[in-house]
Amino acid sequence: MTDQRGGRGGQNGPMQTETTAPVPGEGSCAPRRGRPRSEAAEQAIVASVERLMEEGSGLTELSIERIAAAAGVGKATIYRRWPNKEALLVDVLARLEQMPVPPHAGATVRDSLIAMVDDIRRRGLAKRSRWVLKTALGQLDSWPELRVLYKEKVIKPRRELARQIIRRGVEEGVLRDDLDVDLLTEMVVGPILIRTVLWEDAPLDDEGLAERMVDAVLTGAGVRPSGGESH
Amino acid sequence: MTDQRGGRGGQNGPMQTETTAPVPGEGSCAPRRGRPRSEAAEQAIVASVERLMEEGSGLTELSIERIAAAAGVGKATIYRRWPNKEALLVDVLARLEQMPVPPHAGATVRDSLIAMVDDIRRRGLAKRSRWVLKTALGQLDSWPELRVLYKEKVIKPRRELARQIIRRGVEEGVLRDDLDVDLLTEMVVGPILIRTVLWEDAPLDDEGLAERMVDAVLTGAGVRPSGGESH
DNA sequence: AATTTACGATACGGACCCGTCTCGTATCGG
DNA sequence: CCGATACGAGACGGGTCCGTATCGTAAATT
Repeated sequence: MTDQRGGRGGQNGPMQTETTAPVPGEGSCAPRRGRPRSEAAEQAIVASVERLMEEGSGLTELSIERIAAAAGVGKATIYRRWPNKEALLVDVLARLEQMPVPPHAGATVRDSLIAMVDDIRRRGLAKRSRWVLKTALGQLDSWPELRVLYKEKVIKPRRELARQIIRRGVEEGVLRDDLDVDLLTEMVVGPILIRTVLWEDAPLDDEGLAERMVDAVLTGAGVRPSGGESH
Repeated sequence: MTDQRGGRGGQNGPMQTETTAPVPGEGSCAPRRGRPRSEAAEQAIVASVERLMEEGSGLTELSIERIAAAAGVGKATIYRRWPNKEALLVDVLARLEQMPVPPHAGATVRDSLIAMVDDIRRRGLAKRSRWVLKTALGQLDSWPELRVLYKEKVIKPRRELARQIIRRGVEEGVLRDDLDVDLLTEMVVGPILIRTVLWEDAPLDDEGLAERMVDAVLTGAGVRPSGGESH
């Protein structure tokens, strides 16, 4: 059991590399002697992975051999930079989904919520993000390292951001204080995520969607005793 | 391109079988001559697939070879019933997720909504359903037949049920009529699905969760001008 | 009993893959 | 110029898998 992928997992091989990119602090240490690594090759590799993702390849289709071919690169050139397939994908995912966590943006809590929902909507329009999210949910389940990384790098900070905004809303008296913060978060984030992840045919290119969703959640789905306006 | 799985896709081979199960109308046609198919073997195969799913195997780990071994069955016994791996998994999924669409259940619209949300919650507790949902979202993307089947057999009827309930709610004046039916559906279903699919560590064993969620969505996340109760 | 079909096991060819290694060539420092 | 390292291409051994075929055996019909 725990057979997983077939990947060995250990740092064997040469691999004194640091991958050039992910450890920025290594910088000037040793301007090594021979021919330098080709920056172009590295970018071609990463770009090919991203392109293959966009084209809908499953996790299995993302083989080193395919990636190398797509990038016009020898397999050795990949293995010189990453110890194995897992590391490559983890790296690509990390830089793909690295949090540019949208700044709180809104002055109002409502504006912040709208900004957050709209960020999710816009991400849903990007095929790569969709791929990552859906694959992360599915196949990645049997791939602990990648799953943990994804949760740590993408889900958790976003969830934390959401909670902060919502906590602020509760403190300011804009959001109900008789509900769990988690429940409130789910109420706000749930609708757009459903549309993003689950119902692929649902339209996402509606600019005003986020605003309508947030307002609807704030106001409630039920009929209100007397009329109400939100802004 | 469109290489996909490696599966050939065509109905080659013997395959006069009808799989015994999925085409129920074939019944008594020919009480064939030799030794009859072992019902036990068939059940063992299906059970093994389900068990492997529950244990978290990815789509790739669900190989015919593994399934046969897990079921204590020869590969030929599988191929005598299903033409290929795809057909087997489609079949298992179909009978696993076949709609026992929970009857409308509630007299009130609110009760119906709660029943629906609670059904999702309970399904989220079943590992198999979780596997199917998450795998369907992820890896199944590059597997058209299975994806279509899943959408047709699971997602669509549930979505339709939700819309019916919600439409009834709008007609009865319980739900706002100034919102899209789809938006209302997402508001109701989104929160529980988020918790089911996305945040795996979130607890689902709270019996009153569905009720609280529905009420929260009905009442709204925002603070109401005057106090309000729903029931 | 003879025939027919299913059974579990397992061998097979073909395909893909991983990660290493070897080519011949290019590009760097010294 | 020379040693060192990188490059693309691809061979290689070892592995898993698919779907078929072949064992000897078991359970039905005729």
